[in-house]
Amino acid sequence: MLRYDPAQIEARWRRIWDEEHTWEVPNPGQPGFDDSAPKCYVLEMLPYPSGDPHVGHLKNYAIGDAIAHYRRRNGFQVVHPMGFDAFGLPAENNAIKTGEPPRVATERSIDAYKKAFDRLGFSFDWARELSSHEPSYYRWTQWIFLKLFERGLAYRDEALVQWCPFDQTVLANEQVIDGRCERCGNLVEVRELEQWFFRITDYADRLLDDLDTIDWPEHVKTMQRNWIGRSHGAEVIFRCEELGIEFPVFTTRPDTLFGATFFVLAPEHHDVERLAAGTEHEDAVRQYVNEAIRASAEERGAMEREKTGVPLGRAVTNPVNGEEIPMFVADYVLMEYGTGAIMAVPGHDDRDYAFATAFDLPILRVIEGTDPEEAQDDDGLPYSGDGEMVNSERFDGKHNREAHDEIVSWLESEGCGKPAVHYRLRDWLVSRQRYWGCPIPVVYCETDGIVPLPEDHLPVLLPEVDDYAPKGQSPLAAATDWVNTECPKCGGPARRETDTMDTFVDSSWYFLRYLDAHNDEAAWDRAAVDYWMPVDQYIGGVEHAILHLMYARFFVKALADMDFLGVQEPFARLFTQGMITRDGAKMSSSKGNVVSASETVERYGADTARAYVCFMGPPDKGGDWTDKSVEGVHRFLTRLWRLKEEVVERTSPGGDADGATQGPAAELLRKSHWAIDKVTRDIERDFGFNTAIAAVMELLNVAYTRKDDLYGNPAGEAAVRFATQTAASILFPFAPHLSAEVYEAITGRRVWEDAWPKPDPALLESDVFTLVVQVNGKRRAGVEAPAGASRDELLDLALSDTAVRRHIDGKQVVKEIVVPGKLVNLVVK
RNA sequence: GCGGGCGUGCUGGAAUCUAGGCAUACAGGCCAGGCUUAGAACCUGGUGCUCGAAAGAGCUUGAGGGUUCGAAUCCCUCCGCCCGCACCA
Repeated sequence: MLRYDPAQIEARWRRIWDEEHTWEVPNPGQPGFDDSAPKCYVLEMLPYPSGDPHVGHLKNYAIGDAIAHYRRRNGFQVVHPMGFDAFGLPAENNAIKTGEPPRVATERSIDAYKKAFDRLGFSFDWARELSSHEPSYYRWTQWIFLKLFERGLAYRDEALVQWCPFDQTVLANEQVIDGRCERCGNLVEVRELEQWFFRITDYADRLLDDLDTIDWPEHVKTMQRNWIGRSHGAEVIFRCEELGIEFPVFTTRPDTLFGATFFVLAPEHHDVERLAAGTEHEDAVRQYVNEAIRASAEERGAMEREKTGVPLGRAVTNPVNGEEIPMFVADYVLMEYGTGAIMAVPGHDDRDYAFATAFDLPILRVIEGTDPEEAQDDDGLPYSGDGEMVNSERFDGKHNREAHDEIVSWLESEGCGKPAVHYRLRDWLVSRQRYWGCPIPVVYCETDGIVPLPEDHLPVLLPEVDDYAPKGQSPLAAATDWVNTECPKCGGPARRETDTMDTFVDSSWYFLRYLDAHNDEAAWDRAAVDYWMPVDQYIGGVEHAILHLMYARFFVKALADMDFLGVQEPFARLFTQGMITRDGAKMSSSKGNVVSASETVERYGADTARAYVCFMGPPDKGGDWTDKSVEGVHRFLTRLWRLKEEVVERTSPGGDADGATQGPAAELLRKSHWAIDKVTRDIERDFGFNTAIAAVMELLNVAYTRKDDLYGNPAGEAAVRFATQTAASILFPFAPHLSAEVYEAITGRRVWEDAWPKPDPALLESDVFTLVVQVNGKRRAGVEAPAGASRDELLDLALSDTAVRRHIDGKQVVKEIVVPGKLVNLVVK
């Protein structure tokens, strides 16, 4: 008997798949295209190649590959491409340290990744491979930029932006976590700079509403909803009569307008200086504003912090009652949200209440609270619930919800307010003062200003430079030959844009390029995209819940509006896999607890590594990597191999097991069909890969304990052969090499060319079952009963069991519950 | 603080929490036995807790209560852990 040698088996099947281009799939109109088969686009998130992939990466692709294989064998035409997110900071930071060009380091990493993927035997269609750093790709990234620019969705603007002093670049809001740079963890600073933006806010409503049309995990949708942060309310104008300035504010609670007792501006508000000028508070205000602006977002963000602020010495008029209320500047009001100014209603807002208490300002109740839980002081204020309005003149006595709209209409008729919707979402800042990214295809001309390059000038190639160190502007600025160019409009001298694009731009459309990866004439052919899109199953980590997943949705909607494609959403169904930990901690090289995918494959083979990550637990949950458990899965695969060896040696094909209705042959046959059914349902139902693999283990266990009784008679041998073949067939999505080997040894056929097996319904049902008999809800016996038994028959069976008798004798049966096919419960007194 | 998720043997996890009906499938670990000069590997069996020689009995799904003939599953209260958002007006 030959030993299970994964390295040798896996190499053999890899070579076959590679030489025969087994996983390549044609587009509509190409030779071999099958227009009768339904399509399925399976995609894992584009990897950023860096170092050696670890088992966390492996899990992502193992899940995707299982789905791809499963769909193929269910008659789908599956496209399952792979490529690389090749631009980005790590390669550039490495270049700064070592002087090695980012391209060289990146391409080395890509090779390492491809080798690792190859060794794992994933069924990728490599004919569609792409890398975002190649001109053949980023040419079209630039083309999309131009299209967005034409449509007014890309624009340049001066804005307060987040600046990372370590990486020397601006960041998108999405890349700032708790006031720190997502990449390097340094505190970010706020700077006012001119930058490129994408107008994603134009799509806020659609990005929010269309979440209802896609099958994504609810928590990911919730995160996007929170991020977009739509709130309905009103814009109300407060006027400073003294200076003749109007201050619009946004509020979600116009029903509390009568309770406004003061007014607050953010320190960054442009009118603060003007307002304080000439008052006794001028110096104090200037000092406060300077400090507030210097303080980091993190320091300002802490909610427990005491409220601070300074009076401005001015007042505004409350439009609902003409009352003059004092103005303050305070850092609890954020410039980024709403209008940077608020009406403060301390009676019904926690934050305003805290400020009013600290500054001894009047607190007025305008809604009668009914919920005592809400009370924070003796007055029951602040109260944020609903109730009857008071101290609100003609609205007194109304319910605040009703008054809400009436007040807004009244404000509108008076010209001092209107309904308004505000969003937390900001436009996407896409320019980066870095080298290793996609050049922005724009020049600055002295006469024509900002000039987008014509499409036939693309690609704008990223020039070679010698020095990658950031100096506050992109290293590209040093490439003077490249920077100095001529204006495509007037032919005069012009300078190229030296910023590059955020790498999230690259990954916002790659799933479209896969569908027509070698097209030199266009970013993609519309027919190919119409056929394959949307992605039917997207698989990735939850860490991209906001950034990548929202940007890609925005791109698809914008491109659809320009009629370049016909779908509104890129990813119809999303699966987020859980993180693999080691010793309970996230894997990181600094902790030294990284489990390398290649080393695991080296040791146990690709099939063991792949099957284990699917078996560890529900794939959407995290799990801790344990070497012992890997060995358990390896043992299981070894058993399958040995069974195959034995079956080939000791049985002959051609027997028929279907005749067997009793005994071990029938039992094994039933178990085989049970396993087919179980694995099929588990894969269909929410990625139940762990229980699917467990079912194949059960089948193998039964085959092992029964096999010696089955050798030597045709029905028995046929049953063992069928069980072994079935185990291989349904294990194929998780351990493709071994499955192909075993399946071929028994059937002579290639497992991926055979359809996914279907269970025989007749064999799924047994003619007997174990009737559970309970007395007062406690299980007292299990009795063998015929499958079709009637209520009375079941009752008779239950009542005649000795164990049951023991519990009911001498007592009165007051109720009998019979669930046919399952159980009998006798209630006794 | 708000929103979401979770809590089951020694461990990872099963049991269509989405349809209430045998709690602990499968795997790891541990124990015993077989094979072996010995070990590794492999094979077989056992393994929730308590009492008991056994038959058996009682208890058990974070804690407590409720609904029900019957609850891991549904409802309420509480405890603990994880994730997201967090001065968003």
